Parts: sequence; C-alpha cells; structure tokens
Amino acid sequence: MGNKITIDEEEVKKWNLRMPEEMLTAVANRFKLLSEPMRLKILRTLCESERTVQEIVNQINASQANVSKHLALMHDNGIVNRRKEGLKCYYSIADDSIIFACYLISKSVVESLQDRLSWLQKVES
Amino acid sequence: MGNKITIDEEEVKKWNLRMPEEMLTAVANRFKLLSEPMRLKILRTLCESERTVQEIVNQINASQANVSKHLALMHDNGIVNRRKEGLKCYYSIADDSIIFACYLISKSVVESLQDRLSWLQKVES
DNA sequence: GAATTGTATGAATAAATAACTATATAATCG
DNA sequence: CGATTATATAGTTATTTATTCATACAATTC
Repeated sequence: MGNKITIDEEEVKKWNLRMPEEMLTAVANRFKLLSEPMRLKILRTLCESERTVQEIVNQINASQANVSKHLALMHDNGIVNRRKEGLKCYYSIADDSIIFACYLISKSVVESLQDRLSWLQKVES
Repeated sequence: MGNKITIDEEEVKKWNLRMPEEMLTAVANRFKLLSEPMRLKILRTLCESERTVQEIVNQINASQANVSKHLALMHDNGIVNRRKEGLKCYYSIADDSIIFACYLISKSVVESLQDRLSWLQKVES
C-alpha cells in the first residue's frame, strides 16, 4: 500500500552504461511485450485486479484465441501470473515495474505531444 | 544534477486505468521504439553525451545506413534531438524518462531471471 | 567546380508476428 | 459416459520492419 519508488538519474545512467549486451536484448524483448496496444489493454484490465480470460475478453474487444495467446506470451515472459481454479484461469500482473514503465512512457508521450503543439503554435503565429 | 523522480503506485494505477484508448496506441508505439537491441545500443551511447552518427557507428557494430535510419525514426518520434554542425550531425537524448524506463525494465528482467533461477534450484534439490 | 566527407534515403529481401479459423485439451456437471 | 464450459494451440495469412546495398544529398576543402 502506498508503495513508492524513487529513481536517481545518475544511478540510472551508470547502470545503463554498464549493462552487458545480452542484457540489452532481454530488455528489448521485454519492451516488445509492451509494444502492442492489445497487450497494454489486457494489462490495464489486470491493473484493477486479477481476471479470468473470459472477463478480459468481455472487457476489451478481442477474440478469446487472441487474448489467450497474448496472455500465454506474457506468462512465458514472467510479466503475468496464472492461477487455475476449476475451469477458470485467473491472470494477474506479476511485475509492478511494468506498470511504472507504462506510466513513465505515457507521461513522456504526453510531453512530446505538448512540445509539438507549442511548436506548431509558434510556427502559425 | 542529481535529478530524481518519485513514483507512487496508487497514482500510477489510476493514471493507467484512465488512459484513453488512442493513448494506449501511442504508448505502444513508443515502447516499440525501445524494443530493438540496436536502438537500445544507440541510446546507450547517447546516455554518456551527444554523439555524431559516425561516432555511434564506430562505437557499436552497425552500418552507417542502419544507424542513420534508427536515428531518423527516433528523431521523428521525439526521443532524440538532432543538432547539425557543418558536415556532422549530433544526436542526443531528448527524453530522460526513456532512460528511466530502460532502468526499470532491466531491473525487472533481472528479477525475473532470479525468480527462475531460484525455482530451478528448488526443483533440483 | 571537383573531390571529399558525413549523413540520409530508396528499393529489395528476409524474418517476425498479430489476428483469424478451426480444433484440441481439460475440468465440471448431469 | 456425454455434454458443456473455459482455455489453449495449430496452421494460415497479411503486415510490419530491420538490414543491406546502392545512391543521393549536403557541406566543406582544395
């Protein structure tokens, strides 16, 4: 509850610079998991609480097969948990840092858009 | 200097849940930019300081055409800056939150690996 | 202006993958 | 067992895209 994380810029830069190259590939792969709108949609529903496949299918607009595949992929990569209960299968977010990353990136997208907007306004006037 | 950011989990979840759908696509696109090892390599060199295209080409192992294309893509999407000086073209990181995101994700990758390792060790013993 | 250097771009190719359809597996209940 | 429900998986297709090669563009120097 009230979980907070603090990031220090200098530490980050050092860490990134020291990262071995195979690690970069692993990081890229994890980013790839987050680079599909459909998977982000799914993750967003899981943000609230764990969900069954059907619940997700109902909440977002997608086929069961598709949702299932995305969930399997994310589970294989350790970013969602799977819990079976009878016929139903409950998925949940396994790694909060992914949610943090989404937040950071979405903020940065907003900033980019604002920059472009103000640039446009300058050009027009 | 000593730039720090703090993220609050509750705020993050609320933000993510409220994000409109078109925004999700934009976020996914930005993640896609970060989902190529080559681009991460390039960004990492830029982590230290701004660089010319040639400097990057020399530092990582890639063709000039390829590096140029990746840089163009990242510039179009506002995650790197471009500064021309004579013949040379200097690129730099336009958005520190991208570096933060790399840090978060790399930490999460390490955690996943550790989890798998400890699982393996349990199974073996 | 010609040659050189640094960067960008177009065309072609190969590889990855999201989504769909159909079907399979697996658990529950009558 | 047979039927039903929830989920997973195979095969296919269409699209995207990273890379390469060749070439264009642009700024500088001789």
